[in-house]
Amino acid sequence: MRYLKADISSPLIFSNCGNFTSDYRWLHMERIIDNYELIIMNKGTMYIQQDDEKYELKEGDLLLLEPERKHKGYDYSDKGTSFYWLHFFCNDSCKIQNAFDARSEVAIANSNPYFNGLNSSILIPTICKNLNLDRINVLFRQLLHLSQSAYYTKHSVNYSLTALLIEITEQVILNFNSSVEKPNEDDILPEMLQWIKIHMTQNISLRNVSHEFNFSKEYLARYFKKRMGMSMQQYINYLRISKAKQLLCNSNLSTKEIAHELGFIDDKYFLKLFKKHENLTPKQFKNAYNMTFINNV
DNA sequence: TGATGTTTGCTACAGGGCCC
DNA sequence: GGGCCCTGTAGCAAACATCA
Repeated sequence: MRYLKADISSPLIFSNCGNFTSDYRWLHMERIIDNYELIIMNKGTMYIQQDDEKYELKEGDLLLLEPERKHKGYDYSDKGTSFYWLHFFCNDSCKIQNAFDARSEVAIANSNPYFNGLNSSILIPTICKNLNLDRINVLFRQLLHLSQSAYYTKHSVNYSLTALLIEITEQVILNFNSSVEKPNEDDILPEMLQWIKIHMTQNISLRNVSHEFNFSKEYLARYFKKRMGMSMQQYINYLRISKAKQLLCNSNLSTKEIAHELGFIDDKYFLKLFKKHENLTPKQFKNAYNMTFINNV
């Protein structure tokens, strides 16, 4: 894997972006462009190659295509395949860096007590698997909205683009750090978090989880809070609200339908919870960034 | 006027403190 | 590691507001 290192003392330059959803079996066109293209998969599988390198992209995957290199689809994607695409220009300071150099620079910066986040560079991987799409979805939605708005200053899209790339950089650096930690084989927490994620739409509670993992509910509540810094209920709600934001951004489902999709028996309670977390009602959240550029590459 | 969204108040249960 | 008990809040119901 390689990384695009870019200086963001001033924002990068936005070209255009969109949210593509194929209405039929689809093949990416063959072309060479003069700017970077970032692809973030939402649904389905895309088969694309850059020069001779072939990539099979699935939900949560990111691919950065470089300028002046030939890219084309090498197989058809199914109907309904969906992804965000974004074209941008870099300033002269941008360069492609290998993984060792990128990791070394991050490690040196993190070990410096005087560093304190004062870095003007971002690192975008050329290929990245399993991104956390929660925040990326929201930031991309804002960028889509700004790109279709007649704002007084067009710099708004450049800053919004740069904010999105900073979020991707943060997730990449977090993966650097977590991959260094050696997992404890007796640690039940990862399995528990996975179980909660799978069953979060089934109205689960502390009682269900304690029964599933053979703990008393009192012990499990303390264990979970100690390890995660939040109660299990707070964690479940965080997952549900994150999923709700995705559905509000990427579907035409009503508040009621989204509530039921997430396992809320009462859609009124979902609304109350959403407002508590976001300081906005679901409708206000959806309407805040509703102007998007759909199905166009 | 019906569908959808929002607010408010009540009840059951989760979680923390304390103890064994 | 687990039980008991109290407090805060998640979950639910009803009423009200808004919109097409």
